[in-house]
Amino acid sequence: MPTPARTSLGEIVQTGRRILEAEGLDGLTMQRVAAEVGVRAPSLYKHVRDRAHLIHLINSTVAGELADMLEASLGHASPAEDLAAMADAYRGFAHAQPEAYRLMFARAPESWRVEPELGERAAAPVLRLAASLAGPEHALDGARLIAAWANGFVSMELADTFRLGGDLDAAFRFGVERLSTALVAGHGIATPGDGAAH
Amino acid sequence: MPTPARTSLGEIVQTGRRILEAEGLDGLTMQRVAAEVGVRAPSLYKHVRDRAHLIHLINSTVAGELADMLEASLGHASPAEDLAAMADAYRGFAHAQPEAYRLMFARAPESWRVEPELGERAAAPVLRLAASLAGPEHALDGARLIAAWANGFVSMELADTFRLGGDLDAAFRFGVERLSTALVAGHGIATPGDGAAH
DNA sequence: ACCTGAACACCGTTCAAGT
DNA sequence: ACCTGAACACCGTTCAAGT
Repeated sequence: MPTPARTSLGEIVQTGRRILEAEGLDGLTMQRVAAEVGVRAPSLYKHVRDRAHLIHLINSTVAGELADMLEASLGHASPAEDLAAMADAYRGFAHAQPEAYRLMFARAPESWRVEPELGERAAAPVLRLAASLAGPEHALDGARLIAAWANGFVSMELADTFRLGGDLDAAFRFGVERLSTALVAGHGIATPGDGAAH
Repeated sequence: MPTPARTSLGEIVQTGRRILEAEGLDGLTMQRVAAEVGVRAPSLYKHVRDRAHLIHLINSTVAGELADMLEASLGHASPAEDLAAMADAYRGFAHAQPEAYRLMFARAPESWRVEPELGERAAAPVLRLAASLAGPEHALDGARLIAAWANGFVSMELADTFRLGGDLDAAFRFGVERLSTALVAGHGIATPGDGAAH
């Protein structure tokens, strides 16, 4: 006799995300998720192919929210302000859910990965911003400079790799400001010794 | 009757490192290391406290080599050349042993961590370089800008997060050049709008 | 003094059997 | 049609017993 499902994919993903954030990736076991959802571990496989699939779904949820947030951070009076706003939004996002952020950029088996379109959606606002800062011909390189710095800074911060004291907020602002000038140099304003100026 | 040890800490760490690089962190099991070293898993615990300790020892070995390499990359005619050389050395190091590199900066239980002094030894050349580029008063912020960018770039590259095509080597050079100018701006050369210049 | 098999407490995953 | 216990193949780790 058919019995109604006692849980759902949505509940499983949401619960998985909460466990991930509270206990870290190692704490995200199928048994833990099952228990929290009121079911035994084997039942999860009715909704999810395997643990890798669950992780993939969590990653996709988080990446979607990140893309939304990056998009929303644009639209200020100047590109420099957009950069500052986007950087702050990015950092805040990572701080609000450090485990999920880490997971998104971690050593990732293919099966954990987010769909390429989702990655492109998150990349788009960064590309747009980089183009307005450094000119369209440097949009991709510029976006990679911004993304590498922001991701590296936040990752090292979360991993507690910055161990020499000092003010991390100030270091972050320093980065934003110098990147701003670095990207704008060569775009309109000619700088001594910058061969790429035009 | 006392029997001679059939393996050694050195052999265990070296073997562990080889397995890590070949099979990834998940492949680095105590059983695998034991088998490769010609012993059963429980015997490893004569030399190593637990798996976390083995990982810590591998991390320390790698971090030591990285520190050596960063130190050796300095000493060119100009700070800009030093930055380019150090960045290339860093990236080459990561490419030569991607799994070990990832592990060093990964979500790390306290017990995996490298000793603070080792981290400081690796940081020292970067600080020295940043001071010569941006002036001593911006050494720490500058070093963090460089380190965040380099680590972010290499991590994203290794994680295959740069998925929009283009030339990654060129993107890396772009980063080096723009960071160079960004750090030097405000140091000696006054730049319009840079209030920190003196 | 080192090494081992056996055991324990965990995993993820499969599957036949219940309802 | 969903859920379950039991089972399988793995882990890391401990420990008493071998040599």
